[in-house]
Amino acid sequence: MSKASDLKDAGLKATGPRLKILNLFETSEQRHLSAEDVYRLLLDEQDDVGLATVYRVLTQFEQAGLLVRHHFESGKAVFELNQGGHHDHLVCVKCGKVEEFYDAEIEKRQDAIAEQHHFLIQDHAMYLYGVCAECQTRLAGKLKAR
Amino acid sequence: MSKASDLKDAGLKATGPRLKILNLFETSEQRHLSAEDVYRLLLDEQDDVGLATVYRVLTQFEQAGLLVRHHFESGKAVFELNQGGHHDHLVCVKCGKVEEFYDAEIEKRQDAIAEQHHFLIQDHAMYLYGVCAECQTRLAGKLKAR
DNA sequence: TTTTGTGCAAACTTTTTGCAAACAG
DNA sequence: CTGTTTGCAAAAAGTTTGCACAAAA
Repeated sequence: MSKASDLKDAGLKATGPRLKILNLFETSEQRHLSAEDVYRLLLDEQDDVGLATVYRVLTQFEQAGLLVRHHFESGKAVFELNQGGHHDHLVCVKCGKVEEFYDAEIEKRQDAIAEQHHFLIQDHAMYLYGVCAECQTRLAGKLKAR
Repeated sequence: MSKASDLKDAGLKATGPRLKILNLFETSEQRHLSAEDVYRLLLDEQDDVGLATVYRVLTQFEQAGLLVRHHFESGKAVFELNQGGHHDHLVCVKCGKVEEFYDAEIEKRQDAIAEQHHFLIQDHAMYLYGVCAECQTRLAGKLKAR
């Protein structure tokens, strides 16, 4: 029942939709899910939850600190489980794959810069957009084919 | 006529709307403008350009490399003039103010990380979200006032 | 029972698209 | 003149909200 108490700690009742959504993030292959992704995955496993509820729950979870919201370049928000350890993201602009990394030196420099600018930092959000190894080879193949 | 030739170099005809929009970015106080911002600013100076045209032109300019598109956390895209020199952004989550910075050490680490992950990097996009100095004092005042 | 949460449909915001008229080269 | 570009209105896409009903404590 750790999930139910996670929710109670956040001041949220342990309802069906909330438990299902939390469970999804804990068990899904992909760490990064959009509202639409969550909605579809739940439909697939016959757990019908309204799309509006998905949006509401995701926002509540973000406010409760259970999830972190990101705005990659796609125009839609994606969420991932907040497991404490901060990290940054490498995002493939071709296939959408996300790889995570952490670099202490970068974090240190970020803090120094925020201080210089008198910014009270809330989110060290770094996204490196590029083309992943797989897409590079795939695209190279396509070029040669012409 | 440098603007007109900038456009021609990009394979775009030098039309009224395009020249006005490019000019706006070159003369505006704020470096970072959303489509809506551009639309309103042009209306203010009696230069009527349809909103759809603003969107189309901004996208064309981005593809031509004249502008850079960012997705801050606001849900709307903002654009800035591409002046070659790469930099990162400190974004105030309270007032939306954007400050720019550049840190060679961070760039170096980013390149190293991209290489480790076999990513072909396209955009070193770093956004530090926080609260700017002004908003910190403003919010502190508000708290005391209660 | 009383508060809180859910589903649905409708509204809203940002961005895109189809098409006829206007414009640049 | 001929292909591009524009403006408008309509449509998409993502997200939020109002409200009656359902579920949790």
